[in-house]
Amino acid sequence: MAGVRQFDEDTMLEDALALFWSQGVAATSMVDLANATGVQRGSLYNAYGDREAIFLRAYDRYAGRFLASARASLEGDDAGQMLRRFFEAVITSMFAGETARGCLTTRTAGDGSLARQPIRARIRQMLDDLTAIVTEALARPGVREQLGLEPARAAELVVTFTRGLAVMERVYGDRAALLRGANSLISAIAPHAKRA
Amino acid sequence: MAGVRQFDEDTMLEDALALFWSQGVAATSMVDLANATGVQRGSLYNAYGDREAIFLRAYDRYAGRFLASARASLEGDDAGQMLRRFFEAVITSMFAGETARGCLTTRTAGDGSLARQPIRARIRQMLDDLTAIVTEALARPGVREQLGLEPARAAELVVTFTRGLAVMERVYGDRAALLRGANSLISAIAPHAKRA
DNA sequence: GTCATTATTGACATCCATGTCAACAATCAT
DNA sequence: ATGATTGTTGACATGGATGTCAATAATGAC
Repeated sequence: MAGVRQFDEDTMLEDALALFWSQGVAATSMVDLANATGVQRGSLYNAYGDREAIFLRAYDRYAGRFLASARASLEGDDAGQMLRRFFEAVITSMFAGETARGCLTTRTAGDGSLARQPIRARIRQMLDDLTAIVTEALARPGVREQLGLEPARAAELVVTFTRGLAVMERVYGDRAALLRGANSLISAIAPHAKRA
Repeated sequence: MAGVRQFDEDTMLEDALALFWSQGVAATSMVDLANATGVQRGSLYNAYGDREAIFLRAYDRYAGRFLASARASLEGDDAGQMLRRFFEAVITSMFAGETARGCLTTRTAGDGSLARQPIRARIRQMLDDLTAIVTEALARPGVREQLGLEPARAAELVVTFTRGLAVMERVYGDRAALLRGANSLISAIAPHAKRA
């Protein structure tokens, strides 16, 4: 068979994302991708050019979902509650799937993949967007007053801390410890919020 | 020449450490090591067995110095001051050297190298030690009272946050932003400390 | 129905990394 | 001084990854 694309792009990108996420970008070869997606290596080269292009497409899906989930978790007007939901969502995402996969963004950042300019740009964009989302949430009237710092500073803190959690997940793989850490951060930045 | 070791182990390990630190473990091959150290590849295999063994020795030097520097920065009895010195030391270490090298521990953790059990053990040990050092410092009489949380919780927070800073360094490479983040964390966890 | 277009497939060339080995040469103990 | 020991050196075998290409076959436009 030939002449028309034999694989479903959507399915193939989902499979690719799952693989990148579970193995890390750097450790995933075109052969791995071909096996995992059921699409011949040559077809992948023909359709996308190289591994990086496939990764970028898969990552866009990931980032879109991650940001949507962050946005959703940050609804409301109670700082403590929204941050608890936010960290809960972030941590749950790390432990979803067969094996703990951690945070794709952080894994990719630690991978050596940042040397590739397009990848670096996506990662930055994703973190910039995340920071904007958290800042907006923390700047809401009613929330802002519960914080011990400016919303923008608190948001930077939260975003940086999620990166730290992602690293700790890799090293220790201890979900409970991550949740404990998140709760510590919450009580440090939102001392005036209601407790859980 | 043969019969007796032709290279100085100390010099070679320093060169190896510098290379691992600047390139990352996963991206450093035995050929790279041979070039950077001036020691033949065969000699390295003969003396150490494999790349991992060389890395572990180099990492031990790194970790020893890192912990010593952390310990030294945490002297005194003012929470704000000690934490400012601590983060200053951590961040300075990331930007020392020709090119910004970041944090070797975090880079290695994000590398895929954690799959190797001995490497994972060292990384954990190093983070455990760091947590213990910070906990001890924050539990000192006079310091403890300045914190909004238990010393052990605050120490976990600080250690996790340093990992987050290391990731942000990789992505943005912005020293000032890291310092700003560190200051935000300090004011969040030590609200009763004197300001800078 | 014919033909240009396009995806598929397997082969191929290339490169780079790892780890091993045998030959060699210098040192040290006796 | 002699010989066992041991580090050095370059070669070799192997494996895996990348990217390219020509042959093939099916589709869709005219």
